[in-house]
This record gives sequence, structure tokens and C-alpha cells, in this order.
Amino acid sequence: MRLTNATSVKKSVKQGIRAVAARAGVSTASVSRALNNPDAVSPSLRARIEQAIDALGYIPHAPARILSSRRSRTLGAIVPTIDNTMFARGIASLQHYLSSVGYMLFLTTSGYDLDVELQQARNLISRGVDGLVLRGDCHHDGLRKLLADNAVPFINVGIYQPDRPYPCVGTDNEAAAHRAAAHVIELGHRRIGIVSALQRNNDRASARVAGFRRALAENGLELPPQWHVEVPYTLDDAREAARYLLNLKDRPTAVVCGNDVIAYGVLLEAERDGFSVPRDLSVVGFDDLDWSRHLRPSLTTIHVPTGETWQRAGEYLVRSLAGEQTIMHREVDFSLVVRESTAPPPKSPK
Amino acid sequence: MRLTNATSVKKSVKQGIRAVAARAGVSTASVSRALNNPDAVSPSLRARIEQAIDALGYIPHAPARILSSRRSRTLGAIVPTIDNTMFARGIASLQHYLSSVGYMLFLTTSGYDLDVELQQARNLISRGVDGLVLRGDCHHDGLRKLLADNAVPFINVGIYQPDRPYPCVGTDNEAAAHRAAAHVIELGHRRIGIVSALQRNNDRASARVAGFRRALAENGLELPPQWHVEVPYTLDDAREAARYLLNLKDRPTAVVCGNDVIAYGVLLEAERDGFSVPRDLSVVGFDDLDWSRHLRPSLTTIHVPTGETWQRAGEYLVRSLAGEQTIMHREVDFSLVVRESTAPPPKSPK
DNA sequence: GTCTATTTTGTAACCGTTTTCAAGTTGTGT
DNA sequence: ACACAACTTGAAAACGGTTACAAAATAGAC
Repeated sequence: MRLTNATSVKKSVKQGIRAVAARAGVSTASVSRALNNPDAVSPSLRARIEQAIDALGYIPHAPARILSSRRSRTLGAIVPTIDNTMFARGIASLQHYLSSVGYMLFLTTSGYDLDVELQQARNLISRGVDGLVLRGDCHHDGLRKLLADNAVPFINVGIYQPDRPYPCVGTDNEAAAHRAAAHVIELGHRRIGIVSALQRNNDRASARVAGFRRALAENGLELPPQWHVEVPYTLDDAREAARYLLNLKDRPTAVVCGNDVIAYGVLLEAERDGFSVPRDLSVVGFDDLDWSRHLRPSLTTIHVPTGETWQRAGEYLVRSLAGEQTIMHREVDFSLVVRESTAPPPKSPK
Repeated sequence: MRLTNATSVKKSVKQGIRAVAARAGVSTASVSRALNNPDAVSPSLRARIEQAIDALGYIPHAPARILSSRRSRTLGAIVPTIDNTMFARGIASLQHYLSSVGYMLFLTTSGYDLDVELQQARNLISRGVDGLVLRGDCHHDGLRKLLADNAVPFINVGIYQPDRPYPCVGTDNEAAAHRAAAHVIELGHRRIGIVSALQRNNDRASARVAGFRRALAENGLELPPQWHVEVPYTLDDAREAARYLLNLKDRPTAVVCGNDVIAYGVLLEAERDGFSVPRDLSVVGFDDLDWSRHLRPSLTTIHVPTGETWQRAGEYLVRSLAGEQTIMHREVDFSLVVRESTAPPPKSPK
């Protein structure tokens, strides 16, 4: 056995697409075509190639494919946290949709930190994502520049801002919050408190607060500073805030909340302090989580179709990438769900 | 202006690492080294290169890097669903750890479908992941073969099976369930029902059922078929199951549940049907979700450190990939958390 | 100052695909 | 039978990095 011989043999068939090509007796170009555009290759060749493919258990190497074709069929998503039912829902829905159209998803979390978000974006772009799904429109300036410089398509999800030059899809949180507050006002409440989520780097939370406030202002209602509390996304913090509000000398008869978790905390604390909801206190949530209708009393809240929202975000990007014309600003409807936790205020609000 | 001239100019500097090299007046090899192994390049060169890098806003192209280095610093994870707090927690924790060591995560969901899981695995391998995190050890035979054929490191998370040849990290669900059932038995219960999650393709659910059953058997207790119900992971289904159990002529005095969501459903339905927990009925959950201690009555349950579990899974793979020796089977401790939902059975069990 | 050992740098061949371009094949209308 | 269009196929050059290897520079020992 000659070395020259061995060398030439070793070199002839290694692995990957060339091995398939060799086995099927065709060129790599044909194998590639059979894989990406089956109609462009004759049935006989296609059959030979397919047979070679699963005889060899061939799995195409995506990075090589991406390198050569400059398309990854991968989207990136950056969410503040996955540890929030609404985001988990949205991501699940987005991912389900993407996999149905042959795309993959790179998911990262920023923890509401703009610098981290920028870093993640850089990472994702380096990974070759075709587009980016971002939560809201509260971003680092560098992020906008980065996206522009690299011509990366993106969409802001979970907000609706038709006046901005960036694409977005989501519900109008300000309007929805306005609706929630209007509901208790219509019931006759005049003394309304707010327990919101932390507004820092969170345009969704801010928009909701703005909506609450606008409704109060439009109806000539005061909002004493001590009636507005901001809390992190945990039951304990919500309870603490509720305890504070309910123990004020001069306390509200209704509380509108930035989300359902907060509302649940308020409900729990109200019960513990001997208040009856909705007799002594009305409570409105926001998001309509699964268990909200199971609570006692069941929670009046704003229903937001998260799954649909995130799926549409995916659709927008996939369509844009396919060169189709799509709507830049898409509004997703919310709805007020009236349940047991709201009622007219007590006659003598002691 | 000559075309030949233009052509040669165009060819000299295009983009990517070669553009950086050109601008810094060094070779691409040096740029690569400065990026991956800074100590291997002299300080002066490094400075020139770094300056060129951010002058050009250069972002390395990961697919090219993966192609040429055969390492992606990316792990894949396949979970049944992300729409389950426990998994969301775990993934969040895993991802946080991975990003702290410079790895990325590809996340996909299988919906408890073994074929889908196999397909996802194929997809992830094609993507060039360095390793795979799988939920449990209930997989398609083809998946094991696939992993072996492609020499892809993996770990089963959320279970503890020291006798199996595959690496795993998690709590011993069977033992934990046994502990939960033992708790109500110790309280004096003799009539114990089970509401479990669907066992199909879910070894975690099965292990828990097995643990419950073993505890009953060891104490000579019967489990009439109608006292064991399986339900999907929703409050509605759990409530329905509870309604059925509680309306049996001959009903249990205690119910052990496959997870906290189910337990919550049982609690709700018991209250609705006029049973007082724990006076008339004891309820035990499993998982110890955030809100479980806030419920009224607060829920006795098994605490499982999910975050830690998934992080350890990541650690295992990262270490293995770094060539370090690591423990194949790692057990993560559970603990029984006794709260208000369990008590001795009523004297005259009507 | 010379010689050797060590470190720093550059050259160029790969990694596994896609895709352009040209060549070969088949089909159609006259 | 011929010219021409439409379709299949293959050869080879990218894509943007890494890395083995060689060459050059530097340091250390005498």
C-alpha cells in the first residue's frame, strides 16, 4: 500500500455534502439544490441523492450554510425576563410560529438593563440572526445605531406607537389602562389608588400609569402622591404596597394595578386586613393571567392577547425578510373583563 | 479611471476580519489571535488591532468562526413547554449561567411529543450546538442513536437515575413523592387520593405517581382506581378532577397532587363545594411555586430547587466540553414544606 | 558578537455550504 | 433537419473566520 494512494483516497471522500455527492455520483451543487430547491433537480437525481442522504445520516451544517448564503433563517429575541408569565407566553407563541415556517429563535434576557440589551443584540447579530424581536421601544441609543449600521430588521413588540418610525405590534397600553380606570370611575369611585410596576426602563409600565392618570385627570380626580406606589413583580412586594395603602388614614376605595400579580397581592392583603372585596375595595388587574378568573373574588382585569401579539411580530419579520410589504404599526386589541373584584364604592367610605 | 484598477482595489479590502487586518496593518491571523487569545499577541499590536476593530465597528461572524473552529459555544435545550413556571424558571437559570460563561442557548419546545423532540434535536445538531440539555430520560430511540452517532454530549435534567449510563441531574421525584404521601400518612390519613399530571411521555409525572403508590403500599393502604385521576396542567382540569373525587360516595380524606397547579385547583374546588381545608380534606402539592405560600390555606408541598438543577446541567456540559472530569449523576435535594393545607383527618370521616 | 531557544507574526490551507457561470441536454417550431 | 429556447448539471469561486506551519524577531547564555 502506497502512501500516495492512501492520501488520494482519504482526500476523495471525507464527509458532509461532498460525501453525499460522491455516494450519489453527482456534484455538490446538485445535492445542495436537491436540499434547498428540490424542483430544480430531476426526479431521478433527487431520488439518488435522497437515498444517499439517509444512507449516510447526513445532517447539513447550518453554520456553513449561513456563511455561504448570508441567511440564517434565525431570529433573535431579547426580553427583560422569561420569568414572567406574559413573556413566557409570548415567547412560546413566537417560537411555535417560527418553527412552523422553518425558522429558529435565539432567546436572550436583559433583566431590564439597557446595556445588557445592547450587548445581547451585538451577540445575536454576530450570531447571524436575520432579524430581531425587541420588547418595547425603550432601548440604548447604541442599539438603534447598531441595528441601522448592520441593516438588521427588527420590531418592537408589546407597544403600539403609530407615530414612531420603527415597526411595532402590540396593544395600546395607555388606552387600555385608561379603560381600566374609567371602569371604576363609571362605577362611582372618586378615590382611586394606583399600584404600578416599576417604570424604569419599562415603557409598558409607564404607558399604563399614564393611562390611569389621564382617566383620573379627565374626570377631575386628584391623585395624592401617597396613593401611587411602584412595586417589583412579586407577590410579597405587592402585598406590602397594599398594606401601606389600606392603612392610610385617608385611603382609596378602588385600586387599579399595573398587572395581575400585583392585583392578586392587593386582594390577598385586603382579605388579611379584613377588607371585603369588592364591598370595601374594588381592585382591577391587567393582563388576565390564567388563574385570574379562578380567584375569589375573580379578578376584573384587562385582557391582552399576548400570544397573538408575539406571533404577529414574528410574521412581520418573516414577511419582511421574504420581501413582502407589511404593516409597520399594528395594533392588537385589548378588552376589559369585568368580574367580581369591582363594584360601586361603599356609601359611607369610612 | 480604469476598470482593472477599480477591480484590484475592490478586491484588496472588503470587510470582516481582513478589513480589520488591513487597517491595523497586520495579518488576519493576528487579529484572530487578538480576539481569541489576547495574550498570544504583543501589547502594541493588540492596541493597534483593538483600535481598528472599533473604528470599523467590527463584529465577528459567529457562523464563520464555528465553521472553521468546530466549536460554537452554544448549547441546545429541548423542553416540553415553556408555558410551565418550573420550566421557565429552569431555562431562565440555565441561560443566565450560560451567558455568564460566554455560551449561548438555543431553546426549543417539543410539547411532550417524542418525534418532535427528535426533530428538534436534529435541528439543533445541524445548528452546530456543542451539547444538548434534555428534559428527563423519556426519549425517542432515534434520539439516543443520533446523539451517539454525532458524538453530541448531553444531559437529562429533572430526574435522578444513578443506575442509567447517561448523565443526569435532578431530584429523585419518586423519593420526594414518597415523602409527600408519607407526610399525610403520618398525620393519620388512611384514605388517600392521587391527582397526577399526565404520565404519558413524562417520566417526572410517572416517578411521582410511583412514589405516591409505594408509600401507600408500604403502609398497607388501598388505592381504589377511582381515587387516582390524571389531568393536564391547567386549573380547569384540576378542578374538574377534584369535583369528581369530592363527590364520590366513598371519598378520600387527603389528596396528594402531581404539582402545585393541580393542588391549587383542588383547593379551589374544595372550597367551592363547601369543604374546609385542612379540616375536611388535606391537600399536598409538588414544586412549591411562588404563590403557594400565599394561598389560603397556604399549601403544603415539596420544594424543588429548579434553578439550581438547570444551572448544574449547564455546568456539567460546559465542564465536560472543557475536558474536565465531572459527576455524571447528580442528585439535587428536595424538601417537604409543611404549611396549612394538611392536618390529621376528621374523626368521623363521613 | 555568535549561537540557540523562545516568542511573535505572517502565509495560506482549510471548515462545509451556496451560487455563478458555462456546458451539456432536451424540447419546440419551422 | 436546424436554430433556438428552456432546463439540468457540474466546476470552482466565494462566504469569514481559524490554525498549522514557517519565517522573523527577540532574548538569553556564553
